[in-house]
Amino acid sequence: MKKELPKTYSPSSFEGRIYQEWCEKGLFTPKIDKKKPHYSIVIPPPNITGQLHMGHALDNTLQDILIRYKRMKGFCTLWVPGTDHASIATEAKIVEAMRKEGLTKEDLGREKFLERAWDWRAKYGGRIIEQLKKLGSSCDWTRERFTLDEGCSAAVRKVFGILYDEGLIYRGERIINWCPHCRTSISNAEVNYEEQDGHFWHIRYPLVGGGGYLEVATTRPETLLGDTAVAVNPNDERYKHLIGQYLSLPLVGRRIPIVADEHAQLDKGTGCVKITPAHDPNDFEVGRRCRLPMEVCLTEDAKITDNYPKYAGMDRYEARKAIVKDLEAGGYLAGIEPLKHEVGTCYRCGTTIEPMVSLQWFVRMEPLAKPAVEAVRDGRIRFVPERFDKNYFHWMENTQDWCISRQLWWGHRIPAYYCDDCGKTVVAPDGCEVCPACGGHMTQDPDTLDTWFSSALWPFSTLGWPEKTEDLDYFYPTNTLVTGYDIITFWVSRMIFSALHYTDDIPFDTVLIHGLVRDAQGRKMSKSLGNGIDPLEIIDQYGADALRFALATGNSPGNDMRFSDEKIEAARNFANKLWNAARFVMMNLTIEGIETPDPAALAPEDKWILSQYEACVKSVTSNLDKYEIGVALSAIYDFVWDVYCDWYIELSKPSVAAGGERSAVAQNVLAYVLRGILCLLHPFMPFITEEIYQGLPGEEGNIMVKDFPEYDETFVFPAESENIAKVIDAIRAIRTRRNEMNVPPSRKAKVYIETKFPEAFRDAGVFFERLASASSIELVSEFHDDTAIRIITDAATVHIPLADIIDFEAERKRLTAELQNVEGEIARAEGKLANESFVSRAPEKVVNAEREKLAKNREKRAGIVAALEKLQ
RNA sequence: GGGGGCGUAGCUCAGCUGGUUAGAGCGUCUGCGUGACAUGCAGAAGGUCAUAGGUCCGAUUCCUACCGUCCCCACCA
Repeated sequence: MKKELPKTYSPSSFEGRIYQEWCEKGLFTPKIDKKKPHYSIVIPPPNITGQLHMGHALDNTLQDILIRYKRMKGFCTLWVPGTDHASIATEAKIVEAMRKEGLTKEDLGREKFLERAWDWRAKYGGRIIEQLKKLGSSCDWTRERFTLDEGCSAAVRKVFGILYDEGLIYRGERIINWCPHCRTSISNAEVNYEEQDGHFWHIRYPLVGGGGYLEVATTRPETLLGDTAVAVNPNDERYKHLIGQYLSLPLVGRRIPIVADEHAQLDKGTGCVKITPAHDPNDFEVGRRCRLPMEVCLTEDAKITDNYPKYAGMDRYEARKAIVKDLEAGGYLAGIEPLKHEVGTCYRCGTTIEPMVSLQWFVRMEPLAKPAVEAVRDGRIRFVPERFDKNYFHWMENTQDWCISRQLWWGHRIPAYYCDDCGKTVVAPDGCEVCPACGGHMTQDPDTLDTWFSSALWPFSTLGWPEKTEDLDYFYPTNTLVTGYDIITFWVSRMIFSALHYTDDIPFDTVLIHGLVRDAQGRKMSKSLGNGIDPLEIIDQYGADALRFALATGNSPGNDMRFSDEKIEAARNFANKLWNAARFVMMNLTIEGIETPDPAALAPEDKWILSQYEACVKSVTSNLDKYEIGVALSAIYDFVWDVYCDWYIELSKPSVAAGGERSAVAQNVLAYVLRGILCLLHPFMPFITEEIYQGLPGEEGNIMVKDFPEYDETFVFPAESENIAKVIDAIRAIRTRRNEMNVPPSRKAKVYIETKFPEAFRDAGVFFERLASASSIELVSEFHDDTAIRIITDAATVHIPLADIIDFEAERKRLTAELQNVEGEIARAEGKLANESFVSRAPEKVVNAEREKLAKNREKRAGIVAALEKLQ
């Protein structure tokens, strides 16, 4: 049965249908076979607030390529999909939506708020999944998970309990990063430092009892209200005698001591540092060491507290102005210095964070980090490209305790309970209502956990942990984690230490890192710039395959890439090329099915294309195994376009037209190689390959579950390949010459070939006629028409009598230039070979190659010289 | 302050562990409505591989320095 392809490639006409077919046949769901090796990936769960953006498109394209490749390679493959509840981001969106209705969280109350949140998730959580499907993602949707679903929640509570019992989770008052906009603490990893223009205010603090003042400097003068000391270095001769004395805090009048602490450095500024233990991490430490009181002067929304009536209720920046003004009026201000400095901002909302002392839950990182570093160091987990392990090590080795509690409602509620009566703390994954100590009523901690706390468990919680499930047993550890470099610290590192600690195993063996997708000018795509490109629009316009191609090609792991119209058009053009090649092949097929070619029946060009095809298989496979996805894809691209289409299809046309046995053999080779191409390309461009495949005669089922081609040396024919290469070389040379001379293709000419390799050219006449505008071809041992043009290739001298249009002067010039070129090459090679140390030290292979090249060029030179003589 | 990426054709980028006359896409120029494809075909032009040293028989590739550029990390008052 023959199937005609429509004339133009129109992806929208079949992509949806094919995806549906895969789903209906359940092809994404693995049939667990313990005899087979597994290959599994867990998706980086997109936020439920999200829309598919180019970053997702890239990330998921790469994952799908790997999954499809391994599936065809015979692995039992599982790609686990899911979404992330994204506590802070989602909550912010919901609060924002409520604000428009004039509602606040508090108006609603926790329960009603959470109802809204789940509604939100129902409404938007599925959207991005649908978008992933459009991309062609072959995820097992029957295993779709959500970071806040029952299984993940159970895992989270279990982990919290384990860590608590081990003393690796603790609750304490520490300085944390507070986001006044999100009204929650955030972890160190969630703080972005941005350079901002600021000022250095120099302030004089008078000594109590007169006798002068100490000068301190600050970038945040409003924190003066919370000062409880000024520190000097214990070895500072200038101030040693003042230690223990008191200063009067300007504007406030509080007596604050002068304390000695190493934190104050001799050579910085005046050597005196104001100490605000409640609002600065360093000062907090100083405060602990020197037993200073803590004075909170800012509220949760970064306003001055009621303790300072003059400034109470003022926003921190407003207060800053007022305080500076008052300091100046009071004669305390010693100077203002402009300053560029790095200011911490919230990675979600961009608000400047405020360090604040607060009672929070923390994970003790040091004991967890050690094995996590080890796993990468000893190679159990590998980053691709490798350089990202430096990033990882640096972060892991310097990490501070992880603040995991959030003052949010949308998330995993902390399974800690406090007794209303005796204050006892109980951590209970299964809940706790009665105090085990006094029988009092227990109240659960109102806070929730950092989103990343649940994401950290994703590779095993999605497979059923802590239950001992079949999936966990078979698919875990997973194999490749694909993600962007921007998320290594947030997520990758936390999955690694979590997995090692709870599952006693690595979460995955390879981390494939990709870069950012930037716009055509190289700028980050962002909402504020409005330069984002919507992958869905691209899919509508060009097809998912073209999008995938554009994202997978032309870049290497870990590097950013640019997305442009040119790129997507090039991708679409390639799809169109393949489409039309397939259309041509299929409209000429009279055979009933595709067979493995019989070497005995093959023509040289058949052997040539099969050899080229095998080389392509080898390259694609080895590059995919190295995660060089872009290189693998361009190997296919080059083979399809430059080798299969430009040459083999053309070379095969005479045979196909000839009919009979030769035609059948050529048709079979055409179809055989086409099928191979489709298989090689399927992981990258699943839709078009499936669509074409299903039109091939005698083929049944779906290409996505066929075997990936294996390199097979029995189809490598070096001798015939060499011969066809010689023919191609000569055809190209003729075309070039004719082009240079502006001979129109319609002007046919006789071609005489003088060659030492007659076997290569003997049956090639028809190729020259069709592809080099030859009217006929004749092999000659000598040629005497001095008015013919001469074209010298490595293997032959081609004579074409075109006397009437030859410009002898131009011809001489060209040949002379060519001679010069060849002589340069000869001189270079001779020089190299004359170099004793090159001959003795370079590998024999290299030396021999040089010798061969020299011989070839000498022969070529002889040909050119002969041609030049004829022109005299 | 520490760490890293990048600098190769007009533009965007490949070039694996050093070894042909350094490649591709786009763009430019020339020709072509050729029976799969003008989303195409056939050709051409275009690069002192940022700069300077070093190692080596040999460096775009390795090392050092330097310039430019981008990013990550860091509590500097």
